Amino acid sequence: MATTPGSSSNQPPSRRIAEELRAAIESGRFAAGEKLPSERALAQQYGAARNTAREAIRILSEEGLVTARHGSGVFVREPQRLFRFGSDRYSRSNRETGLTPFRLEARRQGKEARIDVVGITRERPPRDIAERLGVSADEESVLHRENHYFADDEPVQIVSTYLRWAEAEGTPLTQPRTGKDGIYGRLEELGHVMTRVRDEITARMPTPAEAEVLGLLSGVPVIEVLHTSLDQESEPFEVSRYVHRADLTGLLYELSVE
Amino acid sequence: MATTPGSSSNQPPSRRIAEELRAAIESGRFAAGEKLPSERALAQQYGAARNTAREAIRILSEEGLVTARHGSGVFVREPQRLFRFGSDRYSRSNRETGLTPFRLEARRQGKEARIDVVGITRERPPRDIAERLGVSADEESVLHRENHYFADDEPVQIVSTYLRWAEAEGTPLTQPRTGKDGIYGRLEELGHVMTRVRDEITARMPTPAEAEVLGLLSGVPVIEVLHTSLDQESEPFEVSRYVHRADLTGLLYELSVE
DNA sequence: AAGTGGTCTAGACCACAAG
DNA sequence: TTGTGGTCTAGACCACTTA
Repeated sequence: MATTPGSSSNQPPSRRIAEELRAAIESGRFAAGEKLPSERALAQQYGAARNTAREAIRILSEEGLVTARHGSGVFVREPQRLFRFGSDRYSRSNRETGLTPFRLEARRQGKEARIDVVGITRERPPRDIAERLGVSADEESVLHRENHYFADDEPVQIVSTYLRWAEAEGTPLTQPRTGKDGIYGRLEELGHVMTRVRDEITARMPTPAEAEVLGLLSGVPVIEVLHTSLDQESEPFEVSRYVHRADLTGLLYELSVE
Repeated sequence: MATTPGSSSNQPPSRRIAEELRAAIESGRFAAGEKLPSERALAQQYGAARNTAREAIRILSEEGLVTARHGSGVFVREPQRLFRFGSDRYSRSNRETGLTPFRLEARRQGKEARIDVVGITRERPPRDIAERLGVSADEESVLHRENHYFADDEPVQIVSTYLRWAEAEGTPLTQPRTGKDGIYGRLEELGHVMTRVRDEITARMPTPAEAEVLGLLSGVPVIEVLHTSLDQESEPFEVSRYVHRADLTGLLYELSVE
């Protein structure tokens, strides 16, 4: 019989400690929210140096299983309620509730939504945006609106919306308050009726800047959605980059199959 | 003027080193694939202990920026070509090419697809699966097929498909080779025409088991898709859990807006 | 054989939290 | 004030890669 390489024997002490703690967490011996033994206690318990116990904790923290709070201890991470964004979030009927999808979802969870406008500037677009919006990446061809979304003051997502500068210039689109039905209302007045959308989805670890804005603990990735709105002539007229906290976000797509 | 807390001053040495290396990588002074100075060299260069330089490397590795290769060095990670899975992957026209979406995409990249059937068993379904498939979570109510997908022998995704045992029993669905048009072909013979699908998308760090199967380096999350197929009577007849390597996967959804 | 990362030790001091 | 995690030091030995 072959020895299982992933099993507890023959592993460095730090991994063995991590493995035992993981098993204890998954079996519920340490419940969600509960405090683990301190690094010093673990070290003594296993007859290892503190750094070795600490390395075990680091492994679990990278997996998103536990989270360390400076000064108080290491705790089993609690599963969070997801913000669910359905593919109907782009529909007109949804827009006509007068609430954005984010506000709707926050209300559903009994939380208070807040949206901070952190910047409205004319810019040279990033390459991926320029391609999808059909503008030059070498000129200041876009209006960039950046918003941060909060639920009960907890940051949830970062949204960067890009519009053609030539269209947005001089309109309420350059203002913090865009009026009834938001930017899509204004864009419709400019002749763009949203008829199709494309969402391109990836996931990755956050940049340090994103981690700070979103208050991300280690072991929490982000979901990045590159969203393109197409009008009645299949022309792209708006591109947005959504950066979602993965521990708080579920995306839902419902499709008819041909 | 307030001091910027995130800036280079007033930070612990390990973070300062990480920050300088990050800047060097992002500016291109260290190109993709290039080797960074060794931990010992960095330590000497910054007048720190080796562990301090090592901690800096760990920070960058957790961000997915660099990857350490035992015995050879630390390298700037190279951006990978994404496997793109469009929402048309469920369409009949696509199925009738005789190639699965994965094989199609692999071919598009000039890679050889391989699909390993790692298990076909009767099981008690996980809670989330049971809910969606409309079966009991307390009995062995499902057939579970688990496949691993490779491109040029590199693991790309893990797929667990769940079908009602009552329907699958005694059919080719319990066999490794399911015949023409795969499981959907057989399910159609059982009276289930796929008319709608729901994809629920989240991202998270991999479990140790997933990390091993997928060969994941640190700092690479997974995208989890919980897929439900609905038939002409809006009854769910198949549920699958896709676990994708996030560094190799882009999902694409195209929708009409009513 | 030489150089690299992986792991460990046994201390130390600091920053933060809570009683 | 006490206990916690955060960071650092200056070593050491091992495992792996490359020449």
